[in-house]
Amino acid sequence: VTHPLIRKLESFTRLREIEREALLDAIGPVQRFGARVDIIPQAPGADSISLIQEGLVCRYKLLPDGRRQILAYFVPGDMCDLPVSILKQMDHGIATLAPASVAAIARERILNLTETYPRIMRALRWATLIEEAVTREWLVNVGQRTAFERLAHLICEMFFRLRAVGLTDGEACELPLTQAELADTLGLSTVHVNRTLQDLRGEGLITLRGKNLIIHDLAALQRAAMFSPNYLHLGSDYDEQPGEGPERSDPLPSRMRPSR
Amino acid sequence: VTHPLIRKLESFTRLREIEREALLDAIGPVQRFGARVDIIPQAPGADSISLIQEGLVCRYKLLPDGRRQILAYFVPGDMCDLPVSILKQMDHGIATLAPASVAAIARERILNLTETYPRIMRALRWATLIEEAVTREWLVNVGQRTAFERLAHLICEMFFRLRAVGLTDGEACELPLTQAELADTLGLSTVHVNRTLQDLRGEGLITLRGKNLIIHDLAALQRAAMFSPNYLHLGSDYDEQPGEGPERSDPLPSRMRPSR
DNA sequence: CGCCGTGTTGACTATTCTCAACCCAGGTGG
DNA sequence: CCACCTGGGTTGAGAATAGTCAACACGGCG
Repeated sequence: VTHPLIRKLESFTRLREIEREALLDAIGPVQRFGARVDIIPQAPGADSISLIQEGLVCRYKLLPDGRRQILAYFVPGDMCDLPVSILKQMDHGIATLAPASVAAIARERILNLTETYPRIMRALRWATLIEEAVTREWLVNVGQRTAFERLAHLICEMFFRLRAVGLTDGEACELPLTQAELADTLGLSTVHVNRTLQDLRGEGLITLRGKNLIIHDLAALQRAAMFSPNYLHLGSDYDEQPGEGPERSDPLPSRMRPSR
Repeated sequence: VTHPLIRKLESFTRLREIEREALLDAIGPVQRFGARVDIIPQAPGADSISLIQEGLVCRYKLLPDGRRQILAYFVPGDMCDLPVSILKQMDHGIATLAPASVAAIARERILNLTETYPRIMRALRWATLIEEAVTREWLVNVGQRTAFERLAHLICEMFFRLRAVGLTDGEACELPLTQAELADTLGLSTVHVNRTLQDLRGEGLITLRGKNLIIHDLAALQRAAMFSPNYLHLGSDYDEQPGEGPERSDPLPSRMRPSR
């Protein structure tokens, strides 16, 4: 059982043993949090960043009237840097969704690491590029896709990300999210999420009971979501070919089709 | 008339004369593009980044079935780095909206600059943090806000950004976007953008004819959008106080109010 | 045992989308 | 110089997607 961070980084750059050791060695003290708590105040300060080791954490933003948008999920192996927070008041929050344990890594250690091991530098740079790509994809998701597609897409993404760090079991994984949380990440109401989830189940694509997600037909789910794992840049895709995204060859009942 | 890049960077860090010169000196050859053309193929390769000097450029993503989401606008002074494009196939495109002239800056020059002038390094880091903050804000926009609020918010943002680089004239500026383009950035249909624009006009908040935007009541517009320029980190806000976002004190007809 | 957080449902409403037509201004070519 | 064409912008009518409100079910936990 390798550390999720290593697993993640190795999904795009192979690391040497020394590098792996150096990385693990840099990992500092661990803190545990319950579900649904803000970790900003308690998080290590400006001089270190947080590495999620277990659980599920999110970045979110609140509007003055209470609406909430979840901006990103952090799964084990992800690091959430809080650089903005230091420079001035934070313009968003970081909170756990499921109970989580997060380790601090001193910024200084990182600097050292990246200096001495250029491969680690590259890997970390990649990781942040991917994080940005994910945010962009979310924007596409809420901006362009129907409720059905959005949910399907999010589920695909989480499945692939979790699989990349070894947190899946066949076509199943844990997804410890309430429907209200899904709603806030997809820009939908909870009621609509509920009904859309039923549609997904109705199509025989997934089962989602409590925190347990089972994907019955990954290919179909990807098609329904027009999901192409491309942007996650997983799987040793160093010199990948142009490669098509999945073609939408019309596998779904018309009511779930695009619109605009 | 200082260069927009300098203006932008100086809106958060004061620079010394030498630093300004060094920056300007690093700016390479300029390329001009017409409206609505992709600049990816022609853009300078991996070894340099693009600095927008004039015009309006965007980052966008296409779905296989033709839907398009605009992910970011680049105004003069913004740099669009295309780091992902090199690593592998680009997962999005960069195109002009209005005719634009963009300069190349060699990556190497940047490295030198940041090494010798730490203040430039900080300024550039800030710039990218802000770019990310803007993306997050867009996600909030499409995820949580009504059509009316979205448009108002986007208009506020563009106005502030353009003002930061000296491209406004009082409460007016150029916003060379078609309604279809607005639609693709806000996740709305063009028809709805049209109607919402009429509402904005109807409220006496703005005038938008062709490329010319006039804001008649900036404060009211900000309130309507729940816009707080905070996230843009403009205005020498080095040690700004906590400061509230604008309170929504109910200035608008009920049909434009929140929802979920 | 009762409470609370989640999930589920129904009935109704509202926001937003689609389609299709029409208008207008600017630019082109005859 | 004018007719035409085209790309935006605007409208109307009808439909669909998504939201609200309110009630209820269910399971775990104090």
